[in-house]
Amino acid sequence: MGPAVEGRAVDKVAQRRSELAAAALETLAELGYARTGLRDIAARSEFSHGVLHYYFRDKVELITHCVREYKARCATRYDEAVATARTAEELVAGFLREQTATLTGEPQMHRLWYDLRNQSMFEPAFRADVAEIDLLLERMVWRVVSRYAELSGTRPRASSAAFYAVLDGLFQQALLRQLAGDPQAAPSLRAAVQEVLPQLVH
Amino acid sequence: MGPAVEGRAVDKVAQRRSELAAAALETLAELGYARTGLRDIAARSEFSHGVLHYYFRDKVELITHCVREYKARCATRYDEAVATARTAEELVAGFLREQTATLTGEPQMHRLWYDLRNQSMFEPAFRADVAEIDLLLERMVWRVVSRYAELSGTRPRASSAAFYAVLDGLFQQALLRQLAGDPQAAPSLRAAVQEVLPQLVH
DNA sequence: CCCGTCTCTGGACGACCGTCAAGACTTTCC
DNA sequence: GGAAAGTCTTGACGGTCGTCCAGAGACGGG
Repeated sequence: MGPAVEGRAVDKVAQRRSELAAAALETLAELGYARTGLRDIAARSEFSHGVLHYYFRDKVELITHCVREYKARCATRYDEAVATARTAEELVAGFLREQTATLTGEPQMHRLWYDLRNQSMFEPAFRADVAEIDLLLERMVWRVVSRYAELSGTRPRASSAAFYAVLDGLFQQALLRQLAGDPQAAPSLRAAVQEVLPQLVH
Repeated sequence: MGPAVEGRAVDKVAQRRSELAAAALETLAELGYARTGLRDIAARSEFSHGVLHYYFRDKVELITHCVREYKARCATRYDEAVATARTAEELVAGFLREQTATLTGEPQMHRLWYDLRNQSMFEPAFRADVAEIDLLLERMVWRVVSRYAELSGTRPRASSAAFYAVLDGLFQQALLRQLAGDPQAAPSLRAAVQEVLPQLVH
């Protein structure tokens, strides 16, 4: 029979799945989707490669599960800045601080996100999850933008989707430069955001 | 010895390399980097897989050569619209027409570009070429934007890099939706560009 | 204590990967 | 026409991939 589908053991199984998913995320972030094998993932965990098929049907289900766990962490990154800022300038400062921190602090996690989002352009199995996360991120950006407009007594001049696409484009270019070793990546991103954002909210 | 490095045969070799590079591009666009093997590429050409190592040292050189040929086609896409437009509105219309046409007409080629650009985040061997193409595209966008400003008697309100990142972000989101089968992808992109651009040039 | 269930290991499978080399075929030149 | 150079095919190599499975070990209830 399969893993303990009934009884209290369910959460034990869920925990193991999380554990393996974490190892998978770590591996994917380091190697990228194209170069990550199940044995690489198992090597980052404390188990052997066979166990992956005990907790996941196949590779797609494993990666899908990874992505689902990843989303939960991402989509609240700027919420504290939104909640505590008392002026528009404070909000922008908080947003930029957080954005810069993630750019320089965990660039690998972000290149993984872009990698997986790209894979969804080729692999339909990833599309639903990717679209869901993208929507979560869009809403997160929108919370920042609409609060910014509120604090500065103005209105957003573009749709939620447009704001997300714009900021994501800026971040992606910065990430490319950051990973190429350009020390100006973070400052340039800050400058670009401060340049662009106020013009789209006035 | 290797292929005819001397004499007139050089262009024959270059032509063959182009032929194989075209097959490689076609394959990569269809399958994505992660799923493309040399045998898949050879199957799209009229040759067998062994010949690839006769014209290219290894897989990296082949793909690098592909990307280099790809760039030549990309970076002049909007130049005609820039040259012929007599008003700002005409220019935007021409730009949007061209952008929509490539979004719906060759989405596979574009997902390939994003795929390869993403690979450069993991694989340093691709970084130089990707950065070079990105710069070419940035300049192409800048030609459009600065001409637009000129025609409308205004000034661009952000850097060349920022404009490129913004428009690229909008296009990438549209491409994701297009490939997911969303019929609103193209209209939404047009709307977003018309919304955002004038505010960054005024 | 034994037995059934859950968990995990480690090896084996067929397929596919990039690479290479031996040789067949074609072209060129003396 | 024969030799040399250029071009392409074919098959093999070591390796890695996702997947599967037989069985060892751990664990808990009778």
